[in-house]
Amino acid sequence: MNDSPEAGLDRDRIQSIERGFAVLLAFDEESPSPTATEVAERTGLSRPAVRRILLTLQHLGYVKVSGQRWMLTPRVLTIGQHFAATNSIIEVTQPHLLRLAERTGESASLAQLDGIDVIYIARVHARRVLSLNVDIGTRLPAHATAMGRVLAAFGGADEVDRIINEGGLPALTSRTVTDPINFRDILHQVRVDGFAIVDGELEEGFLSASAPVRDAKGAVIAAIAYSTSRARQTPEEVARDVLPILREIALDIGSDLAVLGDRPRVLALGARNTFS
Amino acid sequence: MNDSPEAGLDRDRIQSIERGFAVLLAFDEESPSPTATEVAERTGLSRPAVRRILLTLQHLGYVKVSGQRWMLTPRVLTIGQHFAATNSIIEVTQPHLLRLAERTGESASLAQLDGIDVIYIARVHARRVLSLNVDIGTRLPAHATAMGRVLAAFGGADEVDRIINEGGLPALTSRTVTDPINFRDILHQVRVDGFAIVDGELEEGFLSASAPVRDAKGAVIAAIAYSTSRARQTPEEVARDVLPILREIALDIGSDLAVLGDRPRVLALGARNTFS
DNA sequence: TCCTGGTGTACGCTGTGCGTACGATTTGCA
DNA sequence: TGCAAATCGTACGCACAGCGTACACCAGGA
Repeated sequence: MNDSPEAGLDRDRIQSIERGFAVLLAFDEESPSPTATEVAERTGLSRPAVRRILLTLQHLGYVKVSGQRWMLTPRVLTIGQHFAATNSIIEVTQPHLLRLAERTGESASLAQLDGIDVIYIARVHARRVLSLNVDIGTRLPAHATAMGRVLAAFGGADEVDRIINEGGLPALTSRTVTDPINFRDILHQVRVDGFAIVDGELEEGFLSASAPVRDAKGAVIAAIAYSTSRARQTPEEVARDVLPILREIALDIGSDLAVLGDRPRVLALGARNTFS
Repeated sequence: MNDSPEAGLDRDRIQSIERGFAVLLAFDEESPSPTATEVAERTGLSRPAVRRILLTLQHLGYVKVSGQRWMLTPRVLTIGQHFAATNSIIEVTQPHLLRLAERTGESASLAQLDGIDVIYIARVHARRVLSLNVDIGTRLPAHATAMGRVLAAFGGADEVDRIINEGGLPALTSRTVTDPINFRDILHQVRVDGFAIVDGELEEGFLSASAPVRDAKGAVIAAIAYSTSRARQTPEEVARDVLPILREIALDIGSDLAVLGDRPRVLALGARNTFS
């Protein structure tokens, strides 16, 4: 009965693992501490299956029970640590982001592309208060962010197609560019300019500039960004005052990466015990 | 043959899920981009099994291949987001930590206990530069940190036992308290005082003070901390100048939590699109 | 008192996921 | 240039891991 061309999708995929993550991700703001039955409903799995998975995750330390209600434990945060530990770019970039934030007095970020989103992988907040939670691990739609456009412009054509077709360029404000042709033109311009500035297309009043970070081979592996409020600066001011700094710092990061190379990893170990 | 008391360890645990996480965590600083064979060696799994697991994780978007080498993707960072999204304490605490950091000019942190470690779940860095990567998700041994002692002191007896027996109170500097009896005395004092100050027991020259955060029912659910350098302040100065502020802020957080209650969750949704 | 909605668990069948085994490919060395 | 060693991917058949059905139980509310 698996004769249909679509069926039999990959015999090389392990159902239980996919189920495990489905359960783990069933914990969200809509259901922060669900019962096993609730998890079963949300995931579409049978209750005994969910129970087995929750017990497994509990044994691994990622969830705990309190009465009938299950909760994530802080241990899930450590999974992300492995990403940081395996990407020298984060370590390398941190001081440069700090420098950027200090010279400008605004927020500085580092991000990579993930499907149709960008994900922040490092960030230094503006001292200017009330940052609020655009923090490491946060996803934002690539098409309406300066970093997303830089990463798309210098990434593969398939990634651009995915953003257009899969994502569909939804309007997030009245200013969001939603026309594919227009969008491709913009990306072309980004490729020519070597930077992107986005003004209020993600959120009204939010202004951001981004430049690509290149590895030793010249491949774009991330983007850095400067973010501010339209109330404080115009795009023209950003282009004039901030862009040179931003591009310089992007190049500096590239140089540092080239020095490090993919060479035998030096001890990044002590980092765990290094304090301010 | 499952008659032996030890054997038959839980039929309610799913092997594949445990294997999946084992593979995911096989990516670390010692092996940032391993081949499938390397992963097999590190995890003790067969190569085809590892291959299936990697393909599964790739399909989920958590790893990618480049040639023969596998790497984590930034998507693993989003797993941690679910923890933040399901714990109102983080959201509630952030502004208070900021206030603490601004009033003192040093770093402020929020942590919870995980086994024998504390895990940072929120943090505001000192503007004083070069913080360096004691960041969200970082684990530190509970027995030698102010936050760990607060959480142990106000936690269950089993947690204290675990820290002593499982962890073994290893000396991290010459000052670390390693004697169980001495350690229990200190915890007792913390319980009496309602705070902990640790001076150079985790790392030479590192000085930290911590106070418990209580929920509406009075249960200690986290700890906040103030961290500085011994070069800048003595423990006595911290006790005199900072401790009152720290305890006040811990109480403020508790009040905010009580207000929120476990009541029907209000929208925390917009947070995703809120900027500085 | 029943009813609702949660829980744990026994159990037998199925098909998932296992590892062995093999062929293809690449790399280093003679 | 050719052989050997060490990768890789993958086919395949078997075993048992994990599945869901079914049932018992328990707490709270009507």
